[in-house]
Amino acid sequence: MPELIEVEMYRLAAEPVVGRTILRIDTPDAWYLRGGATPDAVRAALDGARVLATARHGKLLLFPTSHGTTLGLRFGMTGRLVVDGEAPIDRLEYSSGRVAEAWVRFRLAFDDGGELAVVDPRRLGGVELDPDRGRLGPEASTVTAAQLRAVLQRSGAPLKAVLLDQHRIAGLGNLLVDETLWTAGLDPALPARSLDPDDVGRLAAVIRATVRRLSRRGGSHTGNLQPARHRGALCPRCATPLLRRTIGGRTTYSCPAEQSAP
DNA sequence: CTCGACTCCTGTTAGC
DNA sequence: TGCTAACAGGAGTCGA
Repeated sequence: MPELIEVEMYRLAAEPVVGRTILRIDTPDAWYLRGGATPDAVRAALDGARVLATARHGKLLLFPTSHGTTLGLRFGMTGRLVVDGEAPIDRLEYSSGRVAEAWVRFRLAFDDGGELAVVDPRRLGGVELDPDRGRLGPEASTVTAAQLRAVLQRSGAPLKAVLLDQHRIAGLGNLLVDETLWTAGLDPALPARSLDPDDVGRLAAVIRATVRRLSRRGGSHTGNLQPARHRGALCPRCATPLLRRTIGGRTTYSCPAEQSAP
């Protein structure tokens, strides 16, 4: 599913639309508009606007425009971006590889004949005008030990729940968090503030390294733990049966032998 | 404020 | 073969 890595791939794929002028806005699914936006409001804000740049904060993809409005796209679990007919990711984990017209939730047509579309079968993503970036935590791909310490110290929630919370640290999803904690040897259920400063420093480094490594490999689903994220699987390192739990509301796999217990 | 439970959504897949 | 029910997770809301 789209985590920071996939959204960055979308951002790169969308770079060609910078400088183009928006001629038409299709909002076939009004339900997909978030933050109280309506099809009319989106049209009024974007019609005739030029795309000034692309940006990304965590899983949020941003397009500032010449009208002063910034278009924000979220992809949920199954959202894909299609730019000029090309999809940078042809198949997402847990979703279909097809591009059905009925799944197009949002589309921009540009002055040069190109277009940008969001295709999202399960409708968990969304389109928002001027999304509030201030509510997002620091970017996960560059998170520092100091930033992570500040975030973890404030919470007694399970470590994994905090890492998944976009308001505290932005960009990590279920797969990246499981891979990161498995790599770092930390139990996802540990109370966040129970980590000592050494653990926090090490975890920050593992987060950054994991994002880099899986980006090179091509996605959040390319981790070493990923092949074992199913019932009855064994730890790929030590062959201990993995624990399967729900933590932070998400299916969580961890190795009871290698990831220190709470 | 924090935190967990609940809810939204629907294609895919496992199982009968 | 055809059907049903469980499953997947990003993110908002609500109550304690």
